[in-house]
Amino acid sequence: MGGNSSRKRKLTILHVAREAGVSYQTVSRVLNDRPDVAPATRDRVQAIISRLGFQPNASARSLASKRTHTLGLITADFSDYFFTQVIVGAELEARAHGYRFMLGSTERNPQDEPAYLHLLAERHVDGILLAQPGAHSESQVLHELLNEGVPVVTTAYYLAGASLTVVDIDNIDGGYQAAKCLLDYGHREIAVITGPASWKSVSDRAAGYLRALHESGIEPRAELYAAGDWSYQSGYEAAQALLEHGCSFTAIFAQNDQMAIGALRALREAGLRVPRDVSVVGYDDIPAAAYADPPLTTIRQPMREAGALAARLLIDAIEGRSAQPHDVLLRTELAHRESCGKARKVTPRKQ
Amino acid sequence: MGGNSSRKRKLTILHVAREAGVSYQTVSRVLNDRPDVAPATRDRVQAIISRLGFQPNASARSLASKRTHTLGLITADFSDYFFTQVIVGAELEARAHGYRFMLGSTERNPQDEPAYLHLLAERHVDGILLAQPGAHSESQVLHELLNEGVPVVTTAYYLAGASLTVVDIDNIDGGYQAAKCLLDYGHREIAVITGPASWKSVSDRAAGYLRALHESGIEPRAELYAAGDWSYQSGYEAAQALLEHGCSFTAIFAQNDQMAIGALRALREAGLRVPRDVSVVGYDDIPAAAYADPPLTTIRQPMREAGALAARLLIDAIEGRSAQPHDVLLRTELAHRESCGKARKVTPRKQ
DNA sequence: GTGAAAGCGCTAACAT
DNA sequence: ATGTTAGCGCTTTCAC
Repeated sequence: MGGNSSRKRKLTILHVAREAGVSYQTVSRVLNDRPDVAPATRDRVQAIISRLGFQPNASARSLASKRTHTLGLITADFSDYFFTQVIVGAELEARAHGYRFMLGSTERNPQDEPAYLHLLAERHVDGILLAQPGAHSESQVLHELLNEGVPVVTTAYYLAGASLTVVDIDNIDGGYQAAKCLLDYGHREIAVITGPASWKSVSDRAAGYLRALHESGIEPRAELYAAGDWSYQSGYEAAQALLEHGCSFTAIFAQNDQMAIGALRALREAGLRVPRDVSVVGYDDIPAAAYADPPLTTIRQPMREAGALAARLLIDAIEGRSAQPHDVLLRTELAHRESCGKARKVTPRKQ
Repeated sequence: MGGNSSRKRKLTILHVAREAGVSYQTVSRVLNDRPDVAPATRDRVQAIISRLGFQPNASARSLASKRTHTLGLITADFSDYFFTQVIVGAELEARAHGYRFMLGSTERNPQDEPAYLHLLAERHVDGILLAQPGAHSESQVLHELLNEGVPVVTTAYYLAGASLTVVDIDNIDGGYQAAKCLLDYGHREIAVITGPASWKSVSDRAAGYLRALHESGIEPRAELYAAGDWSYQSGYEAAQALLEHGCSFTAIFAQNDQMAIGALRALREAGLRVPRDVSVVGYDDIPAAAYADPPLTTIRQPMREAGALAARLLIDAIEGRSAQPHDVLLRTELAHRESCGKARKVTPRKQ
């Protein structure tokens, strides 16, 4: 930047127009990449714009065009690794298309009028990306939005009875891969620590697990199920419950890494060695997974890709491409580390 | 035209005004809480507004008032726990004051014209919250912004030669607490795994550590320093380097939890037990800390509070209160868990 | 205390 | 291909 970097001037398209010797409407056309401008004119205006460092006023554009080039990002949980990665991916993609994100966190006042309603009602955003951990009571509001034709894309968030565009991970296959890995090591008694029952990913991962068992001719056992809430603590407690229950198992499939790491601690405290006594597979491949004790074998999800795709589909919908709501499924892959090993004959137990 | 769905709310202040039997300017006054409206009129208009569910158009307001009630959030790393927590706190606080956040991530194109310049130049935001991990080359741009009087508040981000409003954690005291904890257990040879040298928090935490050593009459030793980059991996490698170097130590103070957990793994692989052979203290109290092996003693930082405070100070500056840039320091506290124990006589070593 | 008039900076029909 | 004429919905003077 030369001497034009100070931003004090209040340039408008009129200044640009005068400088270029055209009317200001022509500048507007150039700004909006309209086809009906002579190449020479376009170049000249373009040159003036960059020489002056002119930036069109976003509010004025929105007011006149009813488009904000802003996307609403609704998420309740920035602490969740999955969602932060999704957001990073989405932000990158959106920026590449000239869109920005506006935060509309719903944390703390679930009973309050949902944030996305406000974002829309104030005509602040052109569409909404829902990166929500689970279905809430506000689903009715969502239904209304959809009925009004408001572009909404979600990641891993399904709504009963609604045809949303959802970008998701193939959790059935992911669950299958997790179980398969364990089965290949000879495990036949594989416990599962699930997430909250209302999540689709929970039932999907369980379904994949069941399919793998079925393929190996193993009958699922209800007592090998323990429910968690995704937190470290819940994985810890679930594993303890599994151990105290006295059921026999030689492996655990935890539906996310946090719970897997919590389970690892419970196993450790019970005097069991991983993977010698019990093998463990997680899900997510969070950064901590590789530094767990032992390093955790887990299912890696393409989170950033999911975010990027969601952003693109949202923008497509806003801009009138791709009318149909539809689901996209992304594949997972196994990250093989040291928490899995050969099954032993005898079932380890706490007492 | 995809979004041509007739949205029922096409209300403007004119509708409200007619309904209330006043001119639309009066409605505007009510909307903006102006004093020069008769209480009765105000109540009547207010009632109509809520009955109609009227929402003023944000773009029109911004265009006319030059205020957006939007804050720019600049961060390069959503994966960083500290910053995500700061953001959550800031978002909550901002919303309570009627402000929203717009994302202006700088990830990926550091050489590109910084995101915050755009946010400002397009008059998208009223002020900027910088939640940046460290000083970048764009500091020159920041200087310009400050010179122009643009409200900017940062968290834990200092800029040489600039008088910024910074909300930070008292890392000197935090480092002191970490070292003191170890010293109280009788440790005299305490290694340090630092973050990147350019970070102020790194030197602050080290300064606190040194002060604690000094109080105990211990001479610091250069060979007990190892540098990391905050990642698990770097903590792992730093601990390995420390061990291979052959210097004697009975404790490690890692300047964040990720590196502490990485170090834990290195220690484990070297056949050392924590805390029997080596004690470890981390910093941050990330969720994984309590589930490390062993559960990690660490320094807890009030991250959300820092975010909330930063947002408030930013809004104060925007609204003309509190002119002076100044620093705020928040206190840390020790989260005592199991990775620290009594120092042993003999120094453990790898070989 | 309230209303009238005048834009904010831009896009969007219409013209030509 | 370019200029003309209207607004977008609101905040602000400024009257009264």
